[in-house]
Amino acid sequence: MPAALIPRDEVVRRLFDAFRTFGYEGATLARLSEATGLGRASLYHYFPEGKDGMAREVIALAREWIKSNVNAPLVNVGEPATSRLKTALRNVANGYDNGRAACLINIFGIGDANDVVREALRETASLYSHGFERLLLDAGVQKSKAREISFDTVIQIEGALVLARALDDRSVFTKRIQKLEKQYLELIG
Amino acid sequence: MPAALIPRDEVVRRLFDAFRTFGYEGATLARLSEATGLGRASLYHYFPEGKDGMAREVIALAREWIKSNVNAPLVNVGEPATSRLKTALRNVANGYDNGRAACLINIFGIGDANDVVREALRETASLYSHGFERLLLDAGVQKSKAREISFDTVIQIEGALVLARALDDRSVFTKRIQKLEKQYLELIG
DNA sequence: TCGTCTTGACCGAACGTTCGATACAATGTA
DNA sequence: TACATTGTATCGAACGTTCGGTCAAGACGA
Repeated sequence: MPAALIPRDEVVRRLFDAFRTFGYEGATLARLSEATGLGRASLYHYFPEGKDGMAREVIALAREWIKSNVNAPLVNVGEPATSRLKTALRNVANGYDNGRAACLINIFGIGDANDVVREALRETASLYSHGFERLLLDAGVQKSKAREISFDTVIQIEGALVLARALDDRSVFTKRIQKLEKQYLELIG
Repeated sequence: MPAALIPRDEVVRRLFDAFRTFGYEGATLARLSEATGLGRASLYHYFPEGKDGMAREVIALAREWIKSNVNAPLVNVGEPATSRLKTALRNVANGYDNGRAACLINIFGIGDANDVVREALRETASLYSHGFERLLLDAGVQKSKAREISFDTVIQIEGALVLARALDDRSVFTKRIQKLEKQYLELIG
């Protein structure tokens, strides 16, 4: 299994998938090894700080994903607000595999994570809502209202993911995304 | 440590707290033992089916909690709809310790639970929204709308819990409960 | 040959689970 | 009343397995 064939970014992406599927405690080294195709020891070559280091890099990947797939489209001033919103929500739906995949912001919030992870989690969650807030501000929505709605957006995304998983019904998630789009279009359309 | 002093119900309640705090994988026998004051072996006297059996009883407790603390108040036809709603939402806030405690519907939805747990989870989540749906139907809201709003309610509760934990800010949850109350009062007030 | 990468054996600790023994109150028997 | 029996609750110790993590040695491309 020549690991040089899979670039480091791809390794982190596979770790990301494993963590969001099994949770932090459930993502054992055996599973992380299987998910990446790398031996346990090889993983420690790439991530000398072990499982914790992998988790940190995975969170960093999540943050970058939000930046480029959610926030960047939302603040892309070259486009009209409505299409910016649609692009972002489409990316959100795809990013969670239409409700099949969990969100790291939820996953890593369970149990007792260390301080570094907790802080990264807080930043990432905050970042998430800021993108939507910016869009609303651009569209002329007043500050406090924009803040409230953007928080509400992330709450609905996270909540829909939880309920879709519990009910084993992905449409709970996809329908909620559609409803979010409608709500936004009423505001900024 | 004479365990006869703590009734079985109390043991299950403490297990409930441990599971929702640490997650299924994170709730090790050592932690469950510490949470209950019972030795590991003693836990197997009460729960011959082990950790899995404990999880099932804990989910059953959650279901009973929803029935008596959320659904029962919501369908209490002796009271006006508005006070029914207020009672239920107050109980919800208390039940999650104002956003400090996680929801089992989320916790047990992570990782690969067995079929029995998955089914219990689905029933419990479904039960949760049904209470709110009933209230709305009683207040004259039409069927499809009631269904949509009741789903939305559970989504908001779950999402707010996730975000409050990630941001380490309980007010995210309590404010959302207040907002839910306001939304309902506009509908049924 | 040098440095990067992989491998498989290995570590101590913790995992979920089981076991045998014990303490004790309730019940049966004389 | 006296003693044996039974059933419940608890414990410490240990089971085999897996955990996260380490190590020395070798494979392989530059």
